Amino acid sequence: MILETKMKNETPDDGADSPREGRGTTGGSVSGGTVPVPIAEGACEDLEREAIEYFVSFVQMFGLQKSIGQIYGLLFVSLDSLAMDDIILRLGISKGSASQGLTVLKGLGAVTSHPVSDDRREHFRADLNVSRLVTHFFETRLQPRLENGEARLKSMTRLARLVEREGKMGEAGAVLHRIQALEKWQKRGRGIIPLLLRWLKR
Amino acid sequence: MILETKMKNETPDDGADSPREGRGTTGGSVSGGTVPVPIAEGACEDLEREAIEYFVSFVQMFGLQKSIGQIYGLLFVSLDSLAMDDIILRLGISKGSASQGLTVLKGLGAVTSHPVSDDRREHFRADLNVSRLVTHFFETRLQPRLENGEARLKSMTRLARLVEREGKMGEAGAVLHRIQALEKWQKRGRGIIPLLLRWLKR
DNA sequence: ATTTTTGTTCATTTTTATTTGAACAAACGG
DNA sequence: CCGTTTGTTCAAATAAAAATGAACAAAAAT
Repeated sequence: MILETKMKNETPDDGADSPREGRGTTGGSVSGGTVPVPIAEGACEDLEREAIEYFVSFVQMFGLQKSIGQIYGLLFVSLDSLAMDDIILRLGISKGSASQGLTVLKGLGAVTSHPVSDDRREHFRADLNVSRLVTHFFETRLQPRLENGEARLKSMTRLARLVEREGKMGEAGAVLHRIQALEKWQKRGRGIIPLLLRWLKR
Repeated sequence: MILETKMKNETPDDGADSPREGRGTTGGSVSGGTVPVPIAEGACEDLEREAIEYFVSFVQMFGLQKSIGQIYGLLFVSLDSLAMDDIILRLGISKGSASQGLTVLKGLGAVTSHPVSDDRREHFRADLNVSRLVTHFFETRLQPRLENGEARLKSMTRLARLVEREGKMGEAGAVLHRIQALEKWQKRGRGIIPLLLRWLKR
């Protein structure tokens, strides 16, 4: 039985946490040897770590969870495709997170799956076009809210007219006016989204 | 002493929660009378509720908390300025949330403070220019992350070159290439922010 | 047909973010 | 000066979001 020092989610206190690796093994896919790589080994790991942190920060900007950024970051700097096991091992995340994260990323088209000969497992590779992550943000976070807002504004206008007609409130017209100003902003907001999306696509 | 039914944060299960008001009193500022308003009283309350929900959804889109949306929404439909007490009462939020929320909103310039004769308390009014909330999002959420990302990309480039030189990894040049692609995106991202900000300001 | 490998699901746990309210400070009024 | 009103702060409570891992299903391999 192994003296396992289970590590949970780490990041006990430092800002951004480091990807994990059992310790000795350099990762399942590239070189499986036991050779203790002499120098610049650190640079390679550092690069991986930085890329992961970069994407964690990036995806969080758009409301995706950390684990998704980690996975995408790892795949982004991995020249060869990785299996879920590799990802779990290298990042030290759970099977659940890996599975769910990959599902999302596949759904976004940010990650693609490839067959690898002599290996039954699904292998993943990052689609280098980062814009998919951003597009997803626009489509799932902004658009729906803006649409919902539009509906609500209609309702508010109706109510304001009602209140105005009733003569309640000193100057109900003023409220109506405010709501109309809001509509202007709403329209502006909706107008800019397709613009941004187009801009993202080249 | 009042039979107070303290209500915590409500929203026990329904989607968006309703603003609060003791029950009988129609709110301190408009008409303080005890007249049981006959009709369309509901419309007025509905309008307030909808406006609050609208802004809660709106600010959450930009990573601000619900209470801030509630406060701004309430002020947005209130023709007369409100004191913190009024806000606490109408929304059913705590003193702490109200104070902190107002501080943030004042900081954004989304809410302004006015003296009211015969009342020592600070009175607030919404600045109707909604763009402040959005601008804040860009400046506090996007900009810093993009800047941080830029720094990190520099570091990654350096590391990639190091790895490349060491000859570790089959084609380290490929990684370098990826990072450069990333830099292109990063530049694009940074380029669009000032554009958006300008667009917001008319 | 049975075991093993691979991957998904989801109830529970952990972590993070937000809210609360009591303690405190500052300004006011007498 | 003192009691009161008004507003802020921050440790603790609560709520919300994300990660975990064991149970499960599906597809090979034996």
